[in-house]
Amino acid sequence: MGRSPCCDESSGNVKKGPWTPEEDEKLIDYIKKHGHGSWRTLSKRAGLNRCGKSCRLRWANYLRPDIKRGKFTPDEERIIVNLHSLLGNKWSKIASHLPGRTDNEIKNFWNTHIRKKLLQMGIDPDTHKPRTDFNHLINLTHLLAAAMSSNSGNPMMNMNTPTWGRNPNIALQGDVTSQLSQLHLLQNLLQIMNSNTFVNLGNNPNFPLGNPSFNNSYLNGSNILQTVEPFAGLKSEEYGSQSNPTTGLLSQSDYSSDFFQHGLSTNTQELECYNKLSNTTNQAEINPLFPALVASSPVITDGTCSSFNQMENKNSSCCNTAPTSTAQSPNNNSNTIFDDLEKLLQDDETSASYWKDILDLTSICASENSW
DNA sequence: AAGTATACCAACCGCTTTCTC
DNA sequence: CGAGAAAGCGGTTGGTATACT
Repeated sequence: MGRSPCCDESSGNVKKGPWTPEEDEKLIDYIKKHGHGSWRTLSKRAGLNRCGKSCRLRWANYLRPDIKRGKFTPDEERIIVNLHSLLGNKWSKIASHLPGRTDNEIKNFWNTHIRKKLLQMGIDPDTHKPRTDFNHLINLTHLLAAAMSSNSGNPMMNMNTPTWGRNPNIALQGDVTSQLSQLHLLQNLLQIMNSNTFVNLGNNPNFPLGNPSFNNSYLNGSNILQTVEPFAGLKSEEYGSQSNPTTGLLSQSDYSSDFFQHGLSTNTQELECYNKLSNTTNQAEINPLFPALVASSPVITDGTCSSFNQMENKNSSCCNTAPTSTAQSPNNNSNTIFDDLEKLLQDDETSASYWKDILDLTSICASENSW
């Protein structure tokens, strides 16, 4: 069916653009005295040359006395993400669970803040699943490349020299093609590490994804909808059959403020990653999520998972079991990658130690970039 | 200090849904 | 029941503030 415009704009009298304080005052005064009633007639009665729609929006999004202004609290952020995972872009429904917040405000906040943070963390903000592309790793690979080329104090390597370093024992040796292929291998490793970040973060009590519901959802590669509990007060028709209606509030740890406060990757963080490589001898102490890589099969003694343990136990939901001899990873192609890596490490004992350093660095960076 | 890039958010646009007659 | 009006909603735009070079 056809529709007439909500306002007669043909006359050219309808004002657009930002509202002036005088207009705000007129609108507030009128609504205080008479209520808004019909928005279309309100604008004329209030002496405003505005479209009724514009008046409604101005009132609803800005002038309403119960509007809560100011920055979103970590709790509000958590609620928004939780509800978005359940409801999608139903901003008005989300807003109905956040007293004083408007759908427009929440929508803007999502698009300008939360969305970016989730993307930086490797989470698809639309699906709430881990991202399948690895573009977000580009900073990490750049960091590595920079470390390789500029770390003159480290005998590890130097891309500016034909032999990739002053130390003839370095891992990256040979012709340019070989070097590139080794770098490529390293990049592949980074990708795998990143994808395993979600698995390993489950062991970190400070990381909200460590919550069993969240963790399991990523472990299983399933949509978060299937595991995140419904927010209290959410109507059953809003969360549908995918959630457990018998459970109550989400715990604060589901989406802790840390999750967001540390979500952004910055150059400063990357620099710190690099510094840690220089200063740290025992990376496992600093970052239990990514114990130092060793070429031989890792031994599990404390029940915690390491990246590589899990890569070797693709289907293992618990890490208390010894790794199997068949190397597998979440990525089908990683078997080859780890075979390559092992071969590389076996080439030279000394070069292996430098590769370990690099891998430690990438582990730290991967985890730090994920906070 | 000036120019440019980026972030933020109020407001608009157009489609859908609900209400009224 | 159907048509038209009104309200609701979500995507997008554009102006302004801030950061960066």
